[in-house]
Amino acid sequence: MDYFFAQLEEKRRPMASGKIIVVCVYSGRSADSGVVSTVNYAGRAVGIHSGMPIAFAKKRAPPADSMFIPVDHEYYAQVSGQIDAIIRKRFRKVVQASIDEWNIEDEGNSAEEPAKSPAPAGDSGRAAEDAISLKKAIREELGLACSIGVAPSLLGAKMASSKSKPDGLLVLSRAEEAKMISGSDLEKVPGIGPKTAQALKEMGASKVGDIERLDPISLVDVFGRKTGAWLHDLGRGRFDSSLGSEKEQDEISRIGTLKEKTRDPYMLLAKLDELERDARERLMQMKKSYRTVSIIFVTGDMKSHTKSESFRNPKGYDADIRKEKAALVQAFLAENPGDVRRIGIRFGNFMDLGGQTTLF
DNA sequence: AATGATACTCGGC
DNA sequence: TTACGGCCGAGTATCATT
Repeated sequence: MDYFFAQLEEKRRPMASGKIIVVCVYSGRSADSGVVSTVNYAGRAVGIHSGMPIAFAKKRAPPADSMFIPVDHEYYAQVSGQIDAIIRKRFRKVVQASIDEWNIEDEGNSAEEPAKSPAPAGDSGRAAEDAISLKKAIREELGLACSIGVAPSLLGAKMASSKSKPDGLLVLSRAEEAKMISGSDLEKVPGIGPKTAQALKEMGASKVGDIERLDPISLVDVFGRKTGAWLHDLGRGRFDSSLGSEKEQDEISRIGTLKEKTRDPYMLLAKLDELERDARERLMQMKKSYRTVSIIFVTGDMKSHTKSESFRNPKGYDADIRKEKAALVQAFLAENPGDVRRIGIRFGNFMDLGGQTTLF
């Protein structure tokens, strides 16, 4: 979806038409503290982008022409579900990749006609038609704009979609896909962020194709076995073309910003309780029990730290872990001198609840 | 020494 | 001049067990 959160806010507020829409995560520390989640294209045109401090964005947006709106995740998730339903009505192999992104394998088999034999691989004509029709359905049923990339591999399709934004469609042949990827800037590849791009530049690559000339041993040395091998393959034009499968979530966390920096254990534990209630609700919905609990601390210098403990037996959403939490907070404070700015809790190492739980 | 579990950091989105 | 969220999984270091 294009600028998803901002597009939805734009759409449900008639007043917003033509304005800069900035969807914000307010931290509550002070009136404007927090960061930009998503911004529409009018805002991008004046240099506002995701992750930017709200105060910074305000300097670039004339008040009369802009709206700063707090995120409403629940609403976005609801619309996301509607989009998901539209997509699954038309395709069999679908993986929802995030709240606003779907990966589809289009073999030429739509859900209504599963008996039809698959189109030959590389039948991009058929896929292009299916993409146009999907865009139209999302536009007509929900009034929303999206962009679709069609290519032989998932990576190529993702990048084609990004390139075609907004409200775009880009269809690539195998040769076009290879050319686009090898000539692409490093940070445009999903999975390569600023850190990885910077490190690759220091090793002498500026485009994806340049990675081919880097020594695989150094790649593994700098990025580790898995990422190093992935980069090496990427540089040589080899990348996974399959869709993969939907994977289960294996952690649930909630983190929040404290009104004021502190190292008072009571303040920290009070904030933790609030976050924990939310996280536990989620555990209950998802019918998960956990074996590991972690406390996340972000200190004044924005560095993050964690303390965690695993239990021998899984705990349900209603288990009492006050003692463990207090001990983890205590242990952190004993090791770290500074103030805590943000704190969070994370449950992981899940086991499904329900079904057989009684053997031991 | 090999294998598995746990604790923790990094960094992508 | 500064300003700064909330997730999650991947990856690695370290510890425990065999």
